[in-house]
Amino acid sequence: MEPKDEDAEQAAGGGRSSRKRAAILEAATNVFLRDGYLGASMDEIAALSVVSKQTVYKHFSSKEALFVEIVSSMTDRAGDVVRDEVSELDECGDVAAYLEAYAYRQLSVVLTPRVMQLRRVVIAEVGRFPELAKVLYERGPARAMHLLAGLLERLAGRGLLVIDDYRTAASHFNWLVMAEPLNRAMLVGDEAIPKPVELRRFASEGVRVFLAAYGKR
Amino acid sequence: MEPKDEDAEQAAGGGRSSRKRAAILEAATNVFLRDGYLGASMDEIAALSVVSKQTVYKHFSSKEALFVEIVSSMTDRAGDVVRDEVSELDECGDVAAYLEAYAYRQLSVVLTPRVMQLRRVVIAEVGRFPELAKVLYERGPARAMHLLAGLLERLAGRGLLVIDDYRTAASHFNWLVMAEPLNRAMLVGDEAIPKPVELRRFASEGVRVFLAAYGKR
DNA sequence: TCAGTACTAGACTGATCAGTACTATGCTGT
DNA sequence: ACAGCATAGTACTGATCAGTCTAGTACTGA
Repeated sequence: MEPKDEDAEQAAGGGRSSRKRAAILEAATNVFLRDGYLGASMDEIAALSVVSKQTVYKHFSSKEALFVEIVSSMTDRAGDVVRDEVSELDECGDVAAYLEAYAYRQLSVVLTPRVMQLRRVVIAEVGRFPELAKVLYERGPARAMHLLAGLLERLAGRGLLVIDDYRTAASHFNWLVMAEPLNRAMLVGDEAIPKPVELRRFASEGVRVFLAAYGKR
Repeated sequence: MEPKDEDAEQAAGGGRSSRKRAAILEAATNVFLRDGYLGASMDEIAALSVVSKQTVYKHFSSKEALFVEIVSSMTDRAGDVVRDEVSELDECGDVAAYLEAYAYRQLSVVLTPRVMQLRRVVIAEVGRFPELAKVLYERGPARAMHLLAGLLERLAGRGLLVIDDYRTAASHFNWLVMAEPLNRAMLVGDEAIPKPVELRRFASEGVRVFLAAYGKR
């Protein structure tokens, strides 16, 4: 009989092998995010997965491979969330309200302990895994700003904004809104992640300044 | 005889002990910045210092202590550079030119391989050395924005700017100018550090948007 | 039911590393 | 020139860790 119901017990369906693999990925994610690449121990990952070390190496050829796998998949997932969130917003008449909603969603996605810790771990390994960090940049900030540039272009096309360089404008918007809380939390720690009401403020203040420069005159 | 000329040979004057200490600090700085805290080896630091391991431990009680010493002193030095650079600017009539010069100096100080690598290493160790990261934030971005807020307040007092919250305005200025190149270079690597002419562009574009929101109407 | 595969448990290798111990040697101030 | 301290050199401890090996055990699919 095909396995149909056992995926209700664990996140991943499939056979025993898939379940083990999923357990390893989950445990490894926690350990790598907590301890970084060098600080993480394969023994601990195996123990937390409730899996033998041999099984870990059956699924992932090395510590490096496991790390790359985890960072890549987290990066993709986070990037997709941003994209999906964006398409849910409807572009009604009020540009300021629209941009504020956009900004708030971005902040909500990025200013999360997991995402912050992922950023820290990847930044830590820029020297060891340069490609990984580049991918995170591409799928993260770069992708978000690319989407944003398209969005701004549409708004400008409807005469709601006045922009000559969409990429610069997207960057200005993005960082007006996110840079302060992001950079603070990166260094001060996750307890410095603002509460939702504060995120609203960052969003509205950022949008205010953005519209002063790029709004319809 | 008092040692008077031998500090021309090495950075630090004083006796043999001081020279050894300085050599250790220099080598350790390079190694920690290159390999991070966990990746750095005390044996290599001793070898590069041309010093015995015992001597390293005579001067610094542990790897932790050495790391803290190095990060702290680098942080202080970089922070002081920012402050000194600021006071050199004269506040002539042209606000835009003045702010652009300010922005450019900030960019020039921060977008440096050493400073970027320091940021990466400290961010990597937020979990292990939370205080160190907080200190870097205080002496770095927070200090710069505090200075900037005072500067903006003076300009506003002379009727050249219209600002209600100086700290928010300082943050907006700071990140409009620095966030894009800083965040990109953090992830993409030091080869993404912009050339001076590009830094000028970041400065002028940032100032343009800033003045649109906070300039005299 | 049975064959083949995945998994377990734990020992093991080889290497690295922080920190210490110890002896011999150089330097420095007086 | 001499006493005293800093340093060199090097070996050592104890611990950790990535990755392998082996032999036995559970699971799965036909």
